Amino acid sequence: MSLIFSRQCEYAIQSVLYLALKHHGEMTSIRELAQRLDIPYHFLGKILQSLTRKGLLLSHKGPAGGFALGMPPQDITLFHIVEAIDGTDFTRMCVFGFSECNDTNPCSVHEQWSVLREGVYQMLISKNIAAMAKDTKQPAFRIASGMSNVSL
Amino acid sequence: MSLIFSRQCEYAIQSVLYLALKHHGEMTSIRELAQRLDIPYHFLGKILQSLTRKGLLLSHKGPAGGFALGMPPQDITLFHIVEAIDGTDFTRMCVFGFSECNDTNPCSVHEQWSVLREGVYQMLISKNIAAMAKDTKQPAFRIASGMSNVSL
DNA sequence: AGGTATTCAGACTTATTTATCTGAAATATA
DNA sequence: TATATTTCAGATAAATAAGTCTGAATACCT
Repeated sequence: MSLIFSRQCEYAIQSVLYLALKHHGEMTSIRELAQRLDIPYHFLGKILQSLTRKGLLLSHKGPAGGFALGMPPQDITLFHIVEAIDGTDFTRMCVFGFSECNDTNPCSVHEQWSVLREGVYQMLISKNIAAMAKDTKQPAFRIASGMSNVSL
Repeated sequence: MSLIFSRQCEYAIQSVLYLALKHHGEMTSIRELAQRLDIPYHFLGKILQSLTRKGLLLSHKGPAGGFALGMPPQDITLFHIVEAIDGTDFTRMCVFGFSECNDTNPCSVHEQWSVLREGVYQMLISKNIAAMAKDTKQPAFRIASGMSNVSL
């Protein structure tokens, strides 16, 4: 296998985006998120707990409880979510795992990879959840069955 | 965690590069590769077997046996190795795991990611092992303790 | 032929990630 | 207060990736 982000991280991003599509202050249950996004219920619970502990979400127990964004959606970037779940090792490590590889002692693809990695970093840091939510509401961005008609 | 290629794949790339630094036709044992590149012996054995089955390497048993490149180093690209070990799913899948995401039904970062992914693809396909070996022999590219004085 | 060095093959173990289960704590509502 | 609904916490299980072990097969060398 070879992918950029862990499955947990994918689930986290999808969930935060889903919450951003809700009206401000509205609480959403794990059950709803798990059903609409097709994510295992209890696994998602754990992930949302992590995000809550890091302040990205806030939670409320009891009937009518659930989760909501913990900060203004403009302030939540993809990078925040990735950082919270997967960490930021990918911004430092050599693509091919050469432990000695660094700027002064580069592997053969170090420079090329640095450029690409910077591109990924910029993508993560420049995309905030508010902008993504706005995109997602456009007809051209009707991704993810669970997303298509959230609070519209 | 979040990384691009599996550890197997990293080991494979390091090994093929090591072999490319040897004189043409010279056989290298698993033992030597494992020691110099700091890779678990038996695990590396499996990986080299895979590469051999795919034709990227050739092997020879018995004393003075070992592994060598199975094709001219100019013809072996990083993409070949990644393809052989990790597969090529990363060229197709959505970064954030949206199953419905594609060109006509894009997620919010689909276009940006496509550009970055294409960059990765180009890097993999344009870098052949001969060129990397040449780089690695330059003083500016003295990476990987095991690589530094291979057949020089 | 016999001894030795190597890859090959398959079973096995360990570590990590993903997923599930159970019950406790909190809270809204009747 | 009782009940229902939710998150929270920790243990457990299943799946996958990484790593290990043993012995057979092959080939070189004396």
